[in-house]
Amino acid sequence: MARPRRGEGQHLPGDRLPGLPAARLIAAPSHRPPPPHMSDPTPDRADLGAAEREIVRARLAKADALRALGVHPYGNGAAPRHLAAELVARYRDAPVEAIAADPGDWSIAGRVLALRSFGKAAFLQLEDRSGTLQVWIRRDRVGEAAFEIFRLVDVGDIVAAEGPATRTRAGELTLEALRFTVLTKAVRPLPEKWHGLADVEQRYRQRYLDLIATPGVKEVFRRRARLVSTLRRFLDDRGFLEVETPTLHKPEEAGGAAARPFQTHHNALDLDLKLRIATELHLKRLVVGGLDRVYEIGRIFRNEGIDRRHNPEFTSVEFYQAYATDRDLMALTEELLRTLAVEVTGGPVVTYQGQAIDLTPPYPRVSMLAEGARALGLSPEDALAGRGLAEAVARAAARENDAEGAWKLEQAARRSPGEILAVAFEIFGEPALPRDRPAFVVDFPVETSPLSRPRDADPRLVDRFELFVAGMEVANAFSELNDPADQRARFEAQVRARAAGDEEAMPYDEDFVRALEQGMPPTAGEGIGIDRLTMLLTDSPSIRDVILFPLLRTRA
RNA sequence: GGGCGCGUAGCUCAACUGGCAGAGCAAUGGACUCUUAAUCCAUAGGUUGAAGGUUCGAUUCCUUCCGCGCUCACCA
Repeated sequence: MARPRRGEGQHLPGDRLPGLPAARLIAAPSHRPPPPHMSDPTPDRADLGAAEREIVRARLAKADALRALGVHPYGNGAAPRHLAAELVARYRDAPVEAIAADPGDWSIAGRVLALRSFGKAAFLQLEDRSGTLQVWIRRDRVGEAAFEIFRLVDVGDIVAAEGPATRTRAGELTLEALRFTVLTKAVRPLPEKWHGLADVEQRYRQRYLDLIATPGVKEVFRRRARLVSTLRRFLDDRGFLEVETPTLHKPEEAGGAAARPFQTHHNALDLDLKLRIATELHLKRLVVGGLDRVYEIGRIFRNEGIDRRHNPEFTSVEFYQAYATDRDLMALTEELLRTLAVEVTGGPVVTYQGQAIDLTPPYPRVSMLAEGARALGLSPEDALAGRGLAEAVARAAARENDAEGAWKLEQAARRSPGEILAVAFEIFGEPALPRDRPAFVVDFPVETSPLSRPRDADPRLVDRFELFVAGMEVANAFSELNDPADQRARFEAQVRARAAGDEEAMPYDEDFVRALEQGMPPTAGEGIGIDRLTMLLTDSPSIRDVILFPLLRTRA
């Protein structure tokens, strides 16, 4: 059994490791000679301005003063017995007299977020992983020695306090310290307490400061964790097996999506490798192998631009279900989104950037074929057959006000009917999707989907859907192509496209075709962007707000 | 990569048309045993992102560079 680490898991009052005495949170001041003063590890401090250098110097001096008092400014081995939230849960709205009848002996530790001092008494706002609690320290209650230690405390330090609960005159639940010590001395100051960190760049580069100083940031990442664990439970409950496949792909394996990969290299094998752009081809190999329901939650890398909706590395879940079709996955997706919204936000209606979005099923279906053709003034049949398509695109481009849209249409005019329809839908159809609920886009042309099974009723289309929420593509799913001959032909078309300059065309993965030749059961698969789903469920405007350490340019 | 915007004390922001770089918080010293952005007195803190140019004089105007944000393209 793994040894629990302090500060992790459910630390209950009285929890101990077997056979070990409980570490005392607050040791009596030591009478041993103070440990030697540590020199400043970065004496030049070139990254600091003069004012901050002065602050650091003063705090280092306080660390030394703590040593002189027998307190190790970076001590360890002490664990608090309680959490701030446990006091709150115990007393709730109890009046002073009720608390006084059973004040308890509480033991908490955490970071000092605010300090209001009165000379011989003070209030500290302490934050631990459960929340915040006020600690009241009074010289005549805590004692002279502990009060001397307190005098060396700065905002930002990690401290420990023990004592009874009470309620102040202002009505705030408070721990009145009978014992007090410093556990960790912070030598750098925190951001300004009222405005916090407004510099977005610094928030991303120094996420630890952001987590301390910006309200709501911790909650975003708690919600993200809850989303992932709920997703995992949802799939586990339906018989899916969680697997892990390689992130390092040989050049011929790096397919499964239209994207450019990152290049890397293995030295010992002298082998050029690429970071995966999708998990699709390996997961389908596993379906061939008899793992009929598999999923992988993992990092995907795409060598593309960065904006509000894109980070070069992001987290996807892909899952594959044998003996299912895209219709089955639509139903599953609707149920999944409703479940995630309820578990993460408390209800099926979420608000994203001021827009209420109801995730209650069912979601409307919007036909890429019908809407794309309609935008071009053609019947779906004429559009698919390419009849009058070139003229229609030229007309649409001419009346398109947006120069970029017109340019895209003109570029698309040289491509296949299916690709033209997809572009027409992107320009004219996507902006018209409903805003107050998700929508499935269906009826994709086969040319846009090199891994999808052709529709039996019309092989120019595939049984595929994309789920759009709040203008973002959140999911992409289809009935999988399991005809090896067809897959071989699709790969060959991709190779031709690449030769013609399409850098995002997939390589020919011969082993994947070989796997299909062993027979893959009829299967449907889906990929969902975890980051975008998290944006939606945390009302975050940028993908960088839901990735702890988003990629930024190196500081000059 | 293109367009727009931003960069001033540790943090949040001022500084009119080019004319002595300021405030609050944080910090340091002092007063204060019920505070909630505590309060009061005092002190200290600056290569105005970098380099160059125009000017008697540049935080301010110009050029280039660096970084970030928004946006467009690429993309999920």
